[in-house]
Amino acid sequence: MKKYMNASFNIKNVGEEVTLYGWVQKRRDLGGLTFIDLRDRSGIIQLVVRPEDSAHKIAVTLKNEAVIKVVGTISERESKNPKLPTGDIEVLVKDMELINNSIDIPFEIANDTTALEDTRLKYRYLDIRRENIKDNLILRHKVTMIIRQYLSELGFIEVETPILCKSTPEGARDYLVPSRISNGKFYALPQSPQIYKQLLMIGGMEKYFQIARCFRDEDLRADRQPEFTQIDIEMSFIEEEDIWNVVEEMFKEIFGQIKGVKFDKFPRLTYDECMRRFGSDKPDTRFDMEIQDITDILKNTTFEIFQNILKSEGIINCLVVKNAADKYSRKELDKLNDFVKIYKAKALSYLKYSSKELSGSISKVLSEEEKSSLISHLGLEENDLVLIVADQYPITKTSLGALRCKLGKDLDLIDKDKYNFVWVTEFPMFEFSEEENRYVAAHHPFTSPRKEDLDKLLTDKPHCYSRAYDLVLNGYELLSGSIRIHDSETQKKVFDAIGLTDEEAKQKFGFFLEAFKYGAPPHGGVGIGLERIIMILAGTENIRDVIAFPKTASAACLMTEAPNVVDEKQLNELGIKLK
RNA sequence: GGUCUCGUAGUGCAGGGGUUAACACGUCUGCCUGUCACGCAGAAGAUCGCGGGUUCAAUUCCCGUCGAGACCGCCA
Repeated sequence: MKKYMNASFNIKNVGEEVTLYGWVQKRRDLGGLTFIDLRDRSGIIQLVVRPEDSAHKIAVTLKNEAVIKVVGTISERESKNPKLPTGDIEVLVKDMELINNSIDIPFEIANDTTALEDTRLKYRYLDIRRENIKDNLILRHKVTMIIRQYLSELGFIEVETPILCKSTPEGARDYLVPSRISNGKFYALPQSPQIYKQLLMIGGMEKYFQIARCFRDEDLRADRQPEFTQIDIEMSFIEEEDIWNVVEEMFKEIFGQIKGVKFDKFPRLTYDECMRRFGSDKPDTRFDMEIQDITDILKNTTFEIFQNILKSEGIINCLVVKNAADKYSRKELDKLNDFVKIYKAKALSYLKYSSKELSGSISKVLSEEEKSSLISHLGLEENDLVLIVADQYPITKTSLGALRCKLGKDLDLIDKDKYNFVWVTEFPMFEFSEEENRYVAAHHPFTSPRKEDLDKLLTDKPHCYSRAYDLVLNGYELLSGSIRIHDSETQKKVFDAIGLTDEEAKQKFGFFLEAFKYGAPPHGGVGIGLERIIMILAGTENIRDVIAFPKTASAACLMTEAPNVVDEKQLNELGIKLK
């Protein structure tokens, strides 16, 4: 067995005889003297082979990434390399064994490899040899260890829940697994252990957690994979403050141990306030530039386009970009105009403030009074740029919210060393689905409405708020959670509100509703996106960088070529016929 | 479902309707005893993703397709 980590040696070990294993990172053959960088998980140590050594014959034949065993003596280097942690020492090789040579590698095993991601994904096992992917996996391990320890110490019990589940009709598309034994029937892979963890509460576990794999058959994004890991937590006999406290302390522990950062109590914002100020339910609060409402100032505008928008109950909002008017040419502003159109905004108007004058696209249609009131209301200063969207509330907010984030990045307004946590609370209970032409649960249908909104469940859905909450960090939604419904009466009402008939509810969730009749404790919890935490800690915006074997944007594995066709025989057993 | 970008030696890129497809890294051969981005000299390596069209001529232009990426919708 391999005894030592190669990079664990230092100048104090000089004189020791060691046996090392590892991969040949690089061979430098000077004709007589041959140097080899020997790499293992811990790092690199330099080997020296002299021409008179018996090992020299083998050394000169080694290819990059060959696996070797060496016996030698740690010695102080003649010329040291301060760039390497082991740069003061090297191993004088006495004996070398070639365990397994390598063929030519498709890309260099180095952090600054030139290979693009699809090449790296095809040879992911080589990619994992690179320091940054390897380090991300180690970081992930450390974080899950901190979480396991923290929660265990608080009395949480880790319980595994099934992967083969019943399909739930609400929410994301399920991955389906055909049943061979019950022909024509299907399991679904869990989108989250939601129902099971609530059943565990009814089962009296009181405090549960699981590092749970979840599956969602939806389109991917830079921060979204079809299978991902959720730190799933649920507690009984609690209110919001209890679960927030547990989770908040857990994040302080993680970021304290990994980054050495200390935190005050995490700030809290309601969903409505978030949307109003940041145009997003996952605000990046590392920079200001909040959305400002100028509807009132322009309510008597003579500008016909704005008039029409106001008539149809639209709003006029803007961002003030400090000291940036001269940075945005007409061409640049056109690009921003195209950008907000992605979010369905009709147009982006702009004003530039310079020498106490407003100029720009809509300056001609504004009265002097409107101009001066804009200047004072927005607190404009020399060279400020005002970017304006007039549209319906959701479009105005989301487009300016997205623009705000883009400008934050483009103008380098974001302090990368900041970790800004924000609790977002009081989410709406329902949202209207155009596609299905009905109200659907904004969170999930087991989320409890606010006590004061119980009577709005059926009568005033748009103004019914839930006991759901998110924790946001630097613009990423880290977790979602809620206080759940624990009585079948309320649960029935919610099903009713989202248009689920008694019949359907019974067929889909009968077992669940039944369980609530046997003394269900009040309970709530969270599901935390593990990959997002690791992404932020690792400083990457690509979720694939923190997953050992990730899928591509089309949910395929370039290495194994999954998904793939299967034998006719397998399909026959499952009673499946392809079109 | 939609919008956009990309596809050229092993890797990453340049190029461009017409002669031998440029460069860097890697690979191979030779030389080299203190390198660590080793150095020096030389060599090999490409049906320019695939299919069709336009053209005297396509790797280049057009259409389709496949693959990769980003975003919108979607993701309770």
